[in-house]
Amino acid sequence: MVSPSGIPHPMKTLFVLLGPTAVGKTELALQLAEHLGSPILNADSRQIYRGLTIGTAAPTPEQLARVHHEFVGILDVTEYYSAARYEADVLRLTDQLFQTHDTLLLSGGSMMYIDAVCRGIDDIPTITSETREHLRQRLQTEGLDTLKAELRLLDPEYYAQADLKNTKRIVHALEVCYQTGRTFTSFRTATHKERPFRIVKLGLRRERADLFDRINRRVDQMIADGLLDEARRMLPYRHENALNTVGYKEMFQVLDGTWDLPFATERLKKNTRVYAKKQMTWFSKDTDIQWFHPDDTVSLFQAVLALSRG
RNA sequence: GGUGUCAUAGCUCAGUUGGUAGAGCAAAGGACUGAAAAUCCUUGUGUCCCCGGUUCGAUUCCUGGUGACACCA
Repeated sequence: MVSPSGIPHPMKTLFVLLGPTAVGKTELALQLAEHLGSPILNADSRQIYRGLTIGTAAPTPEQLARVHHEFVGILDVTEYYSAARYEADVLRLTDQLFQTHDTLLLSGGSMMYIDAVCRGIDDIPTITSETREHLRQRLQTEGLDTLKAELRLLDPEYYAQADLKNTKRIVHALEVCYQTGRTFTSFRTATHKERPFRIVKLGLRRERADLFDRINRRVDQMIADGLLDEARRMLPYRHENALNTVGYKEMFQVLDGTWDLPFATERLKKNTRVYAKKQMTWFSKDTDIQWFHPDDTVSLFQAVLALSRG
């Protein structure tokens, strides 16, 4: 397969540094990027938004000055974005950067975004706001059962395998059916797209107790750094998807007066732990990943060095 | 030192009129294709503090021990 520009990059390598939240990706990514002479392509679905710096543990101004970053703080929280757009945006950028780089570094923990870049995502049309609104209202007035019955008629194949308790999935399948006049199934090819460059996945993992301890301490630091104020600034946008995020959801409860700060902090820690667990479950199925302990930089750099030579 | 109360899941506790036990929180496992830090599903065996006694049977009743707490000295 060729790149968007039509030029294949057979000798080029995209390193993907991944792992659960708080495992220690940021610092290692900086070192690796400096070593490779690459910018850091962020693969974190929430750091992409502007203004979510504390809650997403986004790179600091110092870190941003150290290495050029892409996909950090580039979107307004009101803007629509998706894994598919991320795939297209990253491929466009890598195509350009591989003109002058042999190796590039992509780093983050958003499983689906990483998979979209590494394996591709099916070519399903983006749902228009009209269709989305139409289904949203029907869900509200007619309920999930009616929509399920309709999906059963329109796309029995997907219905048979769908998670029928997951409202989002049902609604999305129907949105596709309505908007395209085709079954959702017909778009679901699960094709593994070939990329015009080599992909090397470097996974970071550490003892769970160790990771959870780091998460707990990082959350305390976020609170000390003013997460509540950051959330207060985002309060007008609380219904945007970008703010449907661990860290902000809990702070909004505090601002509503529903929870006190200590309770919200505990919930935030727990939700972050749950998120980390989800990431580990997802990554553990990916047999392409080579795993390293974040403290073992020697092994990691040796591997990268060996692989950089092709 | 004396008297009383308590001792059950990682934590806080409920319960068994004697037939080996269950909630909340914590935790664990999983799914995942345009909102993915989202959304959704599943999971409760633990010397019922220890040694004895009564009993067909004790986590439950009784003696003693240990520990915690409270009150009195």
